[in-house]
Amino acid sequence: MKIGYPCVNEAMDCSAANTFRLASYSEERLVAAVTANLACLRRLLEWNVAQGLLFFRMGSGIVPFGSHEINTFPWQQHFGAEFRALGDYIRAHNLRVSFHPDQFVVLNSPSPAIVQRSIEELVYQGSMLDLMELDGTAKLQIHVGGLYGERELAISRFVGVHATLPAAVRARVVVENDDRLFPLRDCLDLHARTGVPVLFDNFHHECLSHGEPMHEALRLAAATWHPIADGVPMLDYSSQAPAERKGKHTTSMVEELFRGFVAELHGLDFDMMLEIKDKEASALRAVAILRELGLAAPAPGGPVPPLALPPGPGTPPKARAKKVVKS
DNA sequence: CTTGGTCAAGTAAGT
DNA sequence: ACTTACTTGACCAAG
Repeated sequence: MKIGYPCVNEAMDCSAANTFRLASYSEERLVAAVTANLACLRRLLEWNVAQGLLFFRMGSGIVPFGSHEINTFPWQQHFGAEFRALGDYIRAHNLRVSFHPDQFVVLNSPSPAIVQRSIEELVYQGSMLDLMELDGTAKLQIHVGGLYGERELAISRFVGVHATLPAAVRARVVVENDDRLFPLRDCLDLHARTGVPVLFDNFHHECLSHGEPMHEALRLAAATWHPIADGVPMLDYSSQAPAERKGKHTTSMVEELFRGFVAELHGLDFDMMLEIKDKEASALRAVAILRELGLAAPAPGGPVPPLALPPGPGTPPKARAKKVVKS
């Protein structure tokens, strides 16, 4: 089992999401941003390896406006060597990586233009994995899309569009159960009709399901992944933020809940993404717990004391102080 | 240097 | 009709 976290490392002094405004687009800005993003991504992966975090969701903004018509720069060629080097590193350390295109990717939209832009975004993100020369186990994780008041029609539109995806994209797309519209059952239906693997999200399942017990849900989702072509099933883990709106992710992993969830696995293997606000901090705690349980590979040099203390006054300042969020 | 409005893109539920 | 929530910050013009 590999443990990961999404996109951002809060302990690190660089960002892999440098961008700029569309209105200030220029090739100079683009090259500068991509150069910085790839360099940071490399450092970030090295940090992860040192910490035993072997799963990572890369951010969608590595190439700003990567699927926008304004961006005609041949970044694939210009940065080909850098992408390839990242891929070499990922394979050399047996890392698992993925992308999660954001909410604007809606394959089942009734609007052909939105579907087209969604496909272009998937092509952009998939092409980064292609440039890294990663196999089909590096995934693009999306949701089913909109409901539009007619569930069966909405699902059928997804099936239709899925069949038209470029093969390179289709080999990577996986669909995640969401917390408001399309629960596990609909995703399993989609799998039956398209072969798309189902990426199970335990917290979404707690918010929206047909009552499948957690272990049964895990078993059903895991069975949709081909062991070779798709790799170890991926899983999103989170839990409810106490005293917050239903569906809000917790700010920090609640150990008792996490241990309870792990007990539901009953030996099923997953690569687990912790969708928790404090990012790598909770992921590191998860690694420690799973090592204790013998479910994650031990540290290469044997057990080590935790390197990362909770963020506090002693934390080295980032390049720019964090803004205080007002209530 | 700090602040606050706003940022490419979609959908649905809430006021 | 407008705001907010997604998984989430960061750009950038103005003070």
